[in-house]
Amino acid sequence: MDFSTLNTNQLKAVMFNNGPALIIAGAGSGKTKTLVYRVARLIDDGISPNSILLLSFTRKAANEILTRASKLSNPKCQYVSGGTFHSFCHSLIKRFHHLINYSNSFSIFDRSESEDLINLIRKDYVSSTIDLPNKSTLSNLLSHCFNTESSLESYLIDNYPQFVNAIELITTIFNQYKIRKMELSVFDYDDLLSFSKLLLTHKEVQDFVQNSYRYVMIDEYQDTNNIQADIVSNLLTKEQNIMAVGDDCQSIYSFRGANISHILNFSEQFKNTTIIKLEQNYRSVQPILDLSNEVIKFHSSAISKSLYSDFKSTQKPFYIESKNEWDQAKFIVQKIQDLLIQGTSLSDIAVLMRSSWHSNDLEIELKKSDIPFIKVGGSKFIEASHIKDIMAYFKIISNSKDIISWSRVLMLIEGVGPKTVSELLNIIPNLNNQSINQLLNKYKSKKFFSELNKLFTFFNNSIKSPASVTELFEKVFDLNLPYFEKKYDDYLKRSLDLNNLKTIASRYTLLEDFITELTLDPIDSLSTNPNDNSVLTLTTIHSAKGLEWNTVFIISIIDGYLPSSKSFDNNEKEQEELRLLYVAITRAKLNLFIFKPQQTKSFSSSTNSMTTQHSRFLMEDKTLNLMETSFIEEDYQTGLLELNSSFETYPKLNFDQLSNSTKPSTSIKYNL
DNA sequence: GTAGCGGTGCTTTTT
DNA sequence: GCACCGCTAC
Ligand SMILES: Nc1ncnc2c1ncn2[C@@H]1O[C@H](COP(=O)(O)OP(=O)(O)OP(=O)(O)O)[C@@H](O)[C@H]1O
Repeated sequence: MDFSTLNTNQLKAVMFNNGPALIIAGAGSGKTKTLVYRVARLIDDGISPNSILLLSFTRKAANEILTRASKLSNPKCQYVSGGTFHSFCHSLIKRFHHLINYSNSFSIFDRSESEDLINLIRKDYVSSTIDLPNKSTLSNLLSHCFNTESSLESYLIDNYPQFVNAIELITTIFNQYKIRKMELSVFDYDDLLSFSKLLLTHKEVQDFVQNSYRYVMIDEYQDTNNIQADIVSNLLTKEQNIMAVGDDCQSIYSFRGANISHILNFSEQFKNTTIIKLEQNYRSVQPILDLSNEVIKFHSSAISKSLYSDFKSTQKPFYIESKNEWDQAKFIVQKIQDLLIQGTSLSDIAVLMRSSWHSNDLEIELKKSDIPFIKVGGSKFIEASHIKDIMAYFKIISNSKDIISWSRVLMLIEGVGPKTVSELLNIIPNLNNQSINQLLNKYKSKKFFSELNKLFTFFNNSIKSPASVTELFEKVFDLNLPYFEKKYDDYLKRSLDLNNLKTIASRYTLLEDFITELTLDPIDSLSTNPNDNSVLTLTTIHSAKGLEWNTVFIISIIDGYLPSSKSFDNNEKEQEELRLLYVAITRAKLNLFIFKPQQTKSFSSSTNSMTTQHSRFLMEDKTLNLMETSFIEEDYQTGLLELNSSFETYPKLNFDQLSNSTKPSTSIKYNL
């Protein structure tokens, strides 16, 4: 193997053998690269791939590390066990389900299914005297308390005082929910963690994992929560071969319990820890790092380390104000077209945002200009109503007790509403051949009988005689088609998605794998034009974690968006928003553009706009001086948008500097 | 009991 | 843009 592209400390980490190690380092310092090399090096030294466990924050990230390691040394790297905490926990439960009294045919509820089950239970407890939180708040409450290991009461008092008097009802609903999940053979995301934690208290399970995995590696350790950290510590053999990699400045998942104490107290938890620090950034040009260094100085706890790089540039990051989000969108499209003319590939460009919907206007402009893009973060492909419809059929076949999927499918039938569904759901979890006939007899006289009969016959046959996933897809598609066309006015547009789902389904031989993989690793959304191999990336900052692009546009940086208004009056949350900005800035290698529209629409439908304020993180002169500030204006002769220095709030820039960098066709020069 | 209409109210981040 | 609620007509 060739280690010449590693620096001294990276090499030290790559060559590290036994015992606990913590690699703590700033953005772009090569943490992920180090993991890639360590995997490759271990395999090269003859360690069996089965004895290495690599946990990362998405399956894609884990697979990418293994693919890169394979190319570096030995294709065997592909066989290293890699995945997310949740996917690892799923495999553990798959193997040891009997120890926790679950059958083998359990299923996993995603957030929306779990909300639906909670809602079903909630309906029994709505009263005229006490107000209950809605299903999504209930689900958030439950998950928050689980992941942060905090008490419901204190969380309610601080965040939802209006529901404090409903605490007993809420607790009852949660208990019912737990019972119902067991009856239905279902786990939600949090259950995967909690049952795994429980399983690891069994000697049998402990022996199994400890005999299986000698080396455990975890990427992005700053975003690990207490339960996950607990699971990790129970995986290790006596040698304690754990290598955790992380950056406390980039902790952005505290809303699901992640906390940096696991990094900070690592060497207390694991005696004889070797700490390796990586200092140099190999990603960004220095002016971008100057900005990120300045921004993170506002972090209240002293976690900042100063990033430096050998990549010089005279170009400061841009801070660009626009009239509104539409101008922001049009300018970005124009800028991208310029970059394309200069030979840039779309895959080297990304647009980052705090919340997924911030790119609504931009998406419209991109479509107008035929610029292909993928959207990462926000609502997922499988969350679309018409996709959930189809998946519900599959889920019933895979776990016939799944009443949430039953309910979804039954509601498709014309003439069947909540009352009929609820009647049917009482019987469905314990169906057998006899009771099916009894059940159907009851509805013989109804108009919808033939439809109901058709569905039950289909499910009965499909459960008995398994077909290939592709075959099954065809059948489900045909069965669902009349409902689909009736339910959605825009079914033509939506049928493209069904085709895509079919392609995805055809990659699987086992129905169960198809369903669980989509649940554990939800596909974000598909490219607007899947045939283009080079597409622009639109992503939430959260989903941009660990990634990098030559050119990065960060859009709609206004107070209330970043930091999100939900973080106001809460220092902890506000600090996390600051770290988000830090993560966003440090994704850029060469060009960074930060946008601030002066007006935003309050709602996408509404016509009234609101005047915006500068993000509180980008207010200080010291910060602003590290950027090139300007304003987007339209040239009435050419119709092109151009940057201008007519700023009122901010110091004007010197004119030479501006005219050089603002004309859309002028390329930016770097001294790399 | 169900379907469909219009009005209202609100949008973080993810496995 | 979308989910949720209440109302009304079948
Ligand atoms: N020693 C090195 N020499 C040259 N380039 C390097 C070196 N180490 C890392 N790089 C490059 O620096 C970039 C950032 O590396 P990497 O993604 O591994 O950083 P990271 O620490 O994981 O970043 P983040 O904290 O943002 O996830 C990559 O393009 C990588 O190839």
